[in-house]
Amino acid sequence: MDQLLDILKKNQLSITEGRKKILELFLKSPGALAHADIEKNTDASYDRVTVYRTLQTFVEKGIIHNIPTTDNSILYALCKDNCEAGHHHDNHVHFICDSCDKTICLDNVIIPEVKLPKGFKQKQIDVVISGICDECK
Amino acid sequence: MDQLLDILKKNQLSITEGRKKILELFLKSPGALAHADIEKNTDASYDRVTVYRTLQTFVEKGIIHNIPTTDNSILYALCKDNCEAGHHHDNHVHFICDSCDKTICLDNVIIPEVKLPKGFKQKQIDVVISGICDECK
DNA sequence: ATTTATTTGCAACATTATTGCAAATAATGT
DNA sequence: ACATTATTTGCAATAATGTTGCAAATAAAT
Repeated sequence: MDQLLDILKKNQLSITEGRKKILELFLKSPGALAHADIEKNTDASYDRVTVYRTLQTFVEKGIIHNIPTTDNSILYALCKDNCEAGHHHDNHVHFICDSCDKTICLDNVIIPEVKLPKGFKQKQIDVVISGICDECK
Repeated sequence: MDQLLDILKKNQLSITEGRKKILELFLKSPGALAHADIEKNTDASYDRVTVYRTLQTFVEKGIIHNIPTTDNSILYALCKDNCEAGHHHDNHVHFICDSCDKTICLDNVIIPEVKLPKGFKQKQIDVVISGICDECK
């Protein structure tokens, strides 16, 4: 029924106003969100600290994952079903639009295998592509 | 002869102690450097602000580029010859070792082409792989 | 409904980044 | 080599961002 409650319950999290609201933001958002986006979109009704802790909790539970950026910010996006607590498997491409500045998870674009030199062992791979998105073209 | 001066002159930059020292760090380093690394490796002989401005200048001139990270830090690494001012073409893989925490540019590993959905136009691609490097294996 | 566990917000603090401006240094022209 | 001009640096002040402890508020359990 209510997807929000479902996700929170599945992860054994207390149902609170803040968590519901922030999770809702992620469900509604097509792309990724930064801490600042969340503060803005909640009219600062939640303390800065609460937002930090909520995001941290969500990451730990595998509800969201963070996306690499080239500036000093952290972007978060919803994980798909195949993410479990502590183990993120988001092997999809992240796209940053130079025009509208949004970050989008391209869930359908699969990252090809990369052959590493001898001695290197891969655990995680992140692919970030920037350019113009389909809405700004 | 002196690679340092050569690079600075090519980019029409004044030759200063700080720029020489910081550029030298990059030339010596096998991997990427964060702001904090630079402060540490110069014994804080340069003001924090100077380091920020030097890095910014180097990025603008295409001497270094920044590498995406999932924490809120910025990593910088030397650009190869095919980088011009404002146009970075570092189509190689960046490797972050979970053990020694170093970031290494794998210049020989070429990034395979990724097919994007309709409407998306690629300008830049960054691939960051984490795991265990060849020295820590 | 009461107790217990968890979460929130405040305050204080720590770290990281940015800006203006005067002093110091580098480049330029003679 | 020296004076002039342009650039760069460091300091100070400020802003932005992230962290921690603790009491009050809220949610969950009995």
